[in-house]
Order: sequence, then structure tokens, then C-alpha cells
Amino acid sequence: MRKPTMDDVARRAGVSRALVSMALRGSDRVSDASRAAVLAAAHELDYRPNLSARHLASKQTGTLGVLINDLHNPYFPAVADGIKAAADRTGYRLLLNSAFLDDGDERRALEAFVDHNVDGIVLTGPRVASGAIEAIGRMTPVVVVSRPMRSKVVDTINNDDRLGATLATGHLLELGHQHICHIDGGRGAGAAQRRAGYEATMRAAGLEPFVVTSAFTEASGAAAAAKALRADRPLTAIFAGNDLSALGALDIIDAAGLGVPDDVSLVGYDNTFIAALRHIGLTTVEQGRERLGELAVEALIERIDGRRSEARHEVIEPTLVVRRTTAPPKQSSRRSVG
Amino acid sequence: MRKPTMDDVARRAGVSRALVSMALRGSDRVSDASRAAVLAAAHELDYRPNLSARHLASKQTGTLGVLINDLHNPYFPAVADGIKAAADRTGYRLLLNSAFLDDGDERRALEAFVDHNVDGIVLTGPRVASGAIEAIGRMTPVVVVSRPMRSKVVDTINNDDRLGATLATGHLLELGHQHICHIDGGRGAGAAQRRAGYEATMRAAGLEPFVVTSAFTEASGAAAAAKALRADRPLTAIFAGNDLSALGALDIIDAAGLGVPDDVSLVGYDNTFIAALRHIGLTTVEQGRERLGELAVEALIERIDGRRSEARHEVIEPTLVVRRTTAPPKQSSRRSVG
DNA sequence: TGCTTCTGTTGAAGCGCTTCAATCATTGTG
DNA sequence: CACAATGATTGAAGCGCTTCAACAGAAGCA
Repeated sequence: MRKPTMDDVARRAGVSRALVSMALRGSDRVSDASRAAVLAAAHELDYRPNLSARHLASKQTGTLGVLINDLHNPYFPAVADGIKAAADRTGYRLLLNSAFLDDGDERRALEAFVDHNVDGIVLTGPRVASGAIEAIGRMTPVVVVSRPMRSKVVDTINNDDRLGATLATGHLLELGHQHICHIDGGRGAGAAQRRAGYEATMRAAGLEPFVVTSAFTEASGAAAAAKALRADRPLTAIFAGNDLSALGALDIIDAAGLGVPDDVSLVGYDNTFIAALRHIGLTTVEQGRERLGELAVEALIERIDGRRSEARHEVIEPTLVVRRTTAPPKQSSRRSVG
Repeated sequence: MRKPTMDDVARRAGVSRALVSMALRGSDRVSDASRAAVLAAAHELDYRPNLSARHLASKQTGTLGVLINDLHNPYFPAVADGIKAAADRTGYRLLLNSAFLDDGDERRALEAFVDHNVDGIVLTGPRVASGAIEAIGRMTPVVVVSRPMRSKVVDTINNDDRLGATLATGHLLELGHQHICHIDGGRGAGAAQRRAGYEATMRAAGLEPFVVTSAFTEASGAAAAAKALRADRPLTAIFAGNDLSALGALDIIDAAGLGVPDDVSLVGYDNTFIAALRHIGLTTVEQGRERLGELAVEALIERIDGRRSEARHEVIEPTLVVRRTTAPPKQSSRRSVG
């Protein structure tokens, strides 16, 4: 049983194919009677338009390509939720893709989007060189989320990492901590800004920053924490570059026989669902990931509709989420461990 | 600057469009000279075939639809990895989609696959009624992963939940536990089989099963654990239906002032990355999720290529992953808590 | 009544590709 | 050397849809 085509609908409704096309797309040049007839016929036949044919004829797909960099990273689902919500509101379909393992994947995923002729592309936390992104941005509207980059051709949406770091550090300062170490994110997206926020806040409080270089992974967070504890400096609090590295630090602190937050306070970044697990209860910074995703889609559609052509770089305010890993330092806290 | 089309390539290579089409698809009726000329021309023009057009003409998309049920669930990435690997090997593209929040999403995602005319569909842990799945399965090859269902039209790939539960329970028995409670997964996928495996193993050891009903979430795991601890029965070990509910249980055990594994041993299921976090170190059961994904794609392609038409239901062997949440019971362990 | 103006509707062209019957060029065979 | 068989190439049809110029009929105006 062949799938019904637009001709079948036209025949059944007793009108021309052209009119069916217009009626289905809600053109206002169609009489109410015809429209009703077409809709009825389409419904009776359970007609589903052939997207490929539509795309081929119209040059539009009504589809947005979304690259979720690394499905394994618990940071992304919330961003995807925001993207989904905004796409639903505006009637766009989503074509998801993930880079999985290597960077070649990412490049191939981008090509796939181009091949599928998506109307626009959202890149979340892409690792690929910005040159490659801009090359695509010149052909198709592109917006980059969670990776600060200054570009004249693609839009970006980010949280204010510097402010987030300031909130985290400020929270620890307010609790009375003075010996705050920052486990940074190395060359990760936003890591530099977070470090800068931390350092500025410390200096403003008249304290000397204490940064241990790391990356946004659990293992590197653990290594960095070990290094920090071994260092010849007092330490009562750690602000980790993201939740994952905070988790690594948490384990090392435990292993050193210290309590969180009794001996050491700990703050993460991203507010992934792991931070929210009751067993963890990590104080952290929420970027406003859903909002990030929504803004991305909105920016994209502005471009698609031709309402804007210059690049826009949006920054949203993160918020602090206080849980159970932060507390005032112990009275006897001027101590060095190691 | 217009995108180059096949005609452009044909002109440049000095052959007909038909020949370009055949050369590009690797037909063996093309002479080496022509093929080389076509390939060179395509490369020089940076030609990318228009998928919509190709599909419209050929009725094939070379694309598999993959529904990842709930991007938030850490169970799925590994399955997706396997799917990805197998698809790469066989040259198929992937069209990801996720159900995000509600069940309507899931239905719409399926429709999107049909509209996009994917060649086959992989459903991981779908919640939608099996009738709806079979309806689609009659039009397009469908394979369902991580949801046991007997069907004459769609294939299924699952781990042996019953065996997995037997491994988990057996591990606890071997350690010397006798008072083992099972926090089950309610109506979740595979929950019934896991419960059955647990019960059978207990009975075989001459012990009375102790099941507390729950669901596959952290919160319900916590509630169930609280109930189990309150019960008027001794308890030295808990086998939770999945990692998430185990995490909930972990928190409650902690809160009750009991140690894991000193006072209570704990086993999960799924081996999500959370279980592997050093700070958690949960003993759990690995389903072989990547393999699950690979098998799914292989089954799908068998159908697409027309090599098979009857439904196949494959089951793979799970393995136990022992970490730090299980240990022999304390000598003085015949005790009831609460 | 004759003319213009709308409003709805249609036929036909065309999107970029695949496919297949038909054609042309070679080579092999008796 | 004629003819069949094989191999390489092409023209044309067609996939299911959109779009647009052209048209028919109803309504408005003088």
C-alpha cells in the first residue's frame, strides 16, 4: 500500500495539487471551503508530506541542526531542553547529533547538517577550530553556545563565567574562608574567565590567589586536589572549575581523612544533576543552561528570518546554588595539610 | 555563489549527469578513466550531493533514526556509542532524537523519523505503547533496545536482566549475606525480570526474598530504602534495581548513620558513569550497553538489506562490576535497624 | 451593460538527483 | 569480414513537492 502523495489528496478533495500545497501550508489565498476539503481529505488518507520533496522544491527544511558535544557530559541535557522548548514554540524540527569520541566526528556531524540542508545550526561547546565554524557560518546561520568566541559571522550565547566565579568565590569569602584554592579548567571553554573571576575576587579581598591547573574531568580534578593538599599552604576551601573536577576533589579530600564541609568547603560549576544528588549535595553555579538553549534558537531564527545579519554575542547571569558542601571554616582552621 | 550541483560536475568532467551519479556511487559499470575524471571534478568543485534530491529519487536515505529516550538518563550514552560505532562501520548516517520530557515527544520523534524517511529506526528504552511501535515497524525496520517485548514484527536487543540480577544477588550471597533486600524498578523496563532473578536466587539459597517496590529514580530509591530499614527484618545488603535508585538508597543509609559497606552492602544495575565515580564506587551490573547498540544496528541493517524478515530477539550476557560498596557482613550482623 | 478589480484556482516548470531503456563503441567469435 | 556479445555512456522520465504566471469567475464601479 503506497504512501499517499499530494496528488492523492488533491484528487480526493477535488482540487489541484497546487491548491493542496497552499492549503496545507496555511496560505490565506485559499477559500475556507477548499481548505476544509483539503484538510479533510488529507486526514482521511492519513497523508504525511514527503519532507525530501518539500525541501527540494522549497529550499527550506524547517529543521535546525543541534550538535551536542559529548553525550556523556551531564552538562548538555539541560541546554538541549532549552533548545527543544524554543524549537517547539517556533515550529522547527531538531536534528540532533553528537560528537561522541573524537574531533573528526564533530567535523563530520557539521557536514551532515550541511548535507541535510538544515536552516540553521546550534553548536554546544564545540571543540572544532573557530575557523571551521565560521566557514560554515558564512553559508548557514550558526550560533555557538557555551564557548566564548569573538566572531563577526556567528552568534554566541554564554553565561558570564567571570561573574559565576565571583559568586562562588564571594560565597566562600562570606562564610569566612581565606584560604581558597581554585582548581581551574585549563584550556576548557570558559575556564580562563572563571579563573580570572576567582583571582579578581580574591585580590579585591586582599587575598593571594592559589590556582592549581587542571581540566574539566574527574581524574584531573582529583590530581589537582591532591596537589593542592600537598602544597605548603593552608587550605579551607576549594572552588573547582566544574562539577566533575569538584567530584574528583571530593574523593581526594575524603581519602585524606578530611571532612566536607567540616574541614574543607567545596564549590563546583555547572549544577549538573550529579551535584544535585542527595548523596553529593554539591554547592555549585548554575549557568542557566535552559535559557542558554532558548536564546540560541531565538538568535538563530532571527537570522533565518533575515531580521538580523550582524553577529550578536549574548551573555547571561549565572546563579549560585548553595547545598551542603560549603560551611564556615573551623575555628582552628589555619592549618596546612600534607 | 550557488552550491555546485551534479550538472556542474558533469560539465566539468565532460560526461553526462547519469554517469556522474553512477561514478559517485561506485557503480562498476563506469570506466576507470571516467570515474577518475568525475572524482576529480567533484573534488575541485567541492561538490556535496543534495541528500533531499538523492532521497527523493532513490527512496533511500542511508540514515538511521535513533531515539534516545531521555537525554538526562546516564544509561543511554554508552548505548549510543555502540550505535554510532556500528553505523560508522556500515556507512550509515544517524539521526538522533530524544524524547525529553513527555510521551507525546516520543510519538512526535517517531513521526519525524518517518517523515524523514529514515531507512531504519533504533528505539532505546521507548515508553510508547508497543502497539504504536509495531505499527511503525510494519512500514520501516525497527529494533527496540533495552525494553523486552515479544513481537512478531520488530526486533529487540536486551541484556539478560534475570541473569544480571542473579549475578548481583549471588555476589552478595557469596560474601556471606543472608539478609538481602531488593529495591525493585516497579514497571520500569526489565524490572520484572530483575526481580524474578533475585527471588529465584534467594529461594535457591533457601532464603526468603524481601522486595520493596520502587521505581528507577533516585527519589524512589531513597523512599524504598527508608522503608526497608524501617521494616522489622534484619538487613545487611541491598540490591537496587538500577544505579539511580541505589544512589537514593546510599543517601538514606548514610543518613541513618550506617556505613557502606561496613553495615550495609549495596549493589546497583547499569554501571552508569556515576557508579564509576571514585567518590561513589558502586558495585553494579554492566549490561554491555555498547554491544547492545552495535547489535541493534546490525539487526537493522539485516532487515534493510532484506537478508531477514522474521523478528529476532537477542539477549546478551551482563557482567558484574565489583567496586567498593560490597563487603562481607559484619560478624554481629544479625540485627534489625529502625 | 461593459469594464476593471479582486479572489481563488490551476497548469506547468523546475528543485537535484537516480534509474533504466536505448545507444554507441569495442572486442570476440565463427 | 559480418555479426553477436559485452562494456561504457547517455537521454529522458520521474521522485513529490513548491511556486508563479496565467486564468476563470464573482464582485464592484461607472
